[in-house]
Amino acid sequence: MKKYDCLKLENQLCFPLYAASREVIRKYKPFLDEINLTYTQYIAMMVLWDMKEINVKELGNKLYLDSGTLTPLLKTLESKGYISRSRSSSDERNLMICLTDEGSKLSEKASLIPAKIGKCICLSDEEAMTLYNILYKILGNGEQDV
Amino acid sequence: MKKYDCLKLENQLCFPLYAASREVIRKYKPFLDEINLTYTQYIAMMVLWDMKEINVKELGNKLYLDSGTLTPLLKTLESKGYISRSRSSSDERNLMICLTDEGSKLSEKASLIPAKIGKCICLSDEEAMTLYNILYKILGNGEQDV
DNA sequence: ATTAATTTAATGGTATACAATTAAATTGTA
DNA sequence: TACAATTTAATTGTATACCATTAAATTAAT
Repeated sequence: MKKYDCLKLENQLCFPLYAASREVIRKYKPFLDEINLTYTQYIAMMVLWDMKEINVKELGNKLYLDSGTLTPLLKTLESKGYISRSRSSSDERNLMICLTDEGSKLSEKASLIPAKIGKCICLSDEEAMTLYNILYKILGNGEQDV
Repeated sequence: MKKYDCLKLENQLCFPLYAASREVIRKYKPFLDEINLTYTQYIAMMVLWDMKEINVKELGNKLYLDSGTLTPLLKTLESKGYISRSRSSSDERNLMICLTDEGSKLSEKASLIPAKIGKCICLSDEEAMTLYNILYKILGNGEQDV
């Protein structure tokens, strides 16, 4: 291995990580278009479908995003009628995000998307599980079972 | 598995892919700051350190990026003095990107970065290779050896 | 109890991403 | 040779990402 080989694109691990992430998100687009969500909006809605209510800070922790990204995104979701934003009465610093009925209903259509994406990605179950575990190792959460 | 379990964040494969990609890029930041490059600028420079000269289309193919992203990025790299941009004389549609001396010299410092990142990521060689192969499978280029 | 420190969202600024359109150059074709 | 089709970058518009700062609310410390 020569001195500058470590700078070749094909010897990087981060580059295919970055590229694959964007390629997979690209595959979501036609399905997400049908429910009027971007990918980032979709994962935010995922947290809400699971939790019903959460503040911006906690949502950011789950998505690895800060308020600089989330504030405008949540305003957009509000304008689409999928969520409501209101200050917590017990601590006015916290902005509580809640699903609207329409936002809640959206999970019906959304629940069909993962299977459609699965068909696009073409990994074996074992590869998918291996990938999942390595990614969470990178994320510093240790190994997690699927 | 209940009907809506497929919508839980922890059951997604794309989400940790997206999150890990951003987390790793975040780890690059302090090192890239030292050579005044963003991550996207860095991978563009990587192609140039390898190829010396390339047009925007080919660069986009390698990085999975289009001219909408690359045009402003390359103008920035030009303003930093790392590359030059000039139309090909044989086909004026093509914008040829070349390294300047300063851009070429930058590889000296950049060549120290991959090892530093490797220490931050904490994957075994086997995990890294497995990840690499799965990512390129997702990218549709089949298996490649590291 | 006041004040200092901390926490939380919002804001402002820079840099991507990416779809859709445009404009110029080149190539293919009748 | 004209003219249509294609190719290549640039442009426009929307939506992230993320850093740094700000402002308001709360908590901690004296």
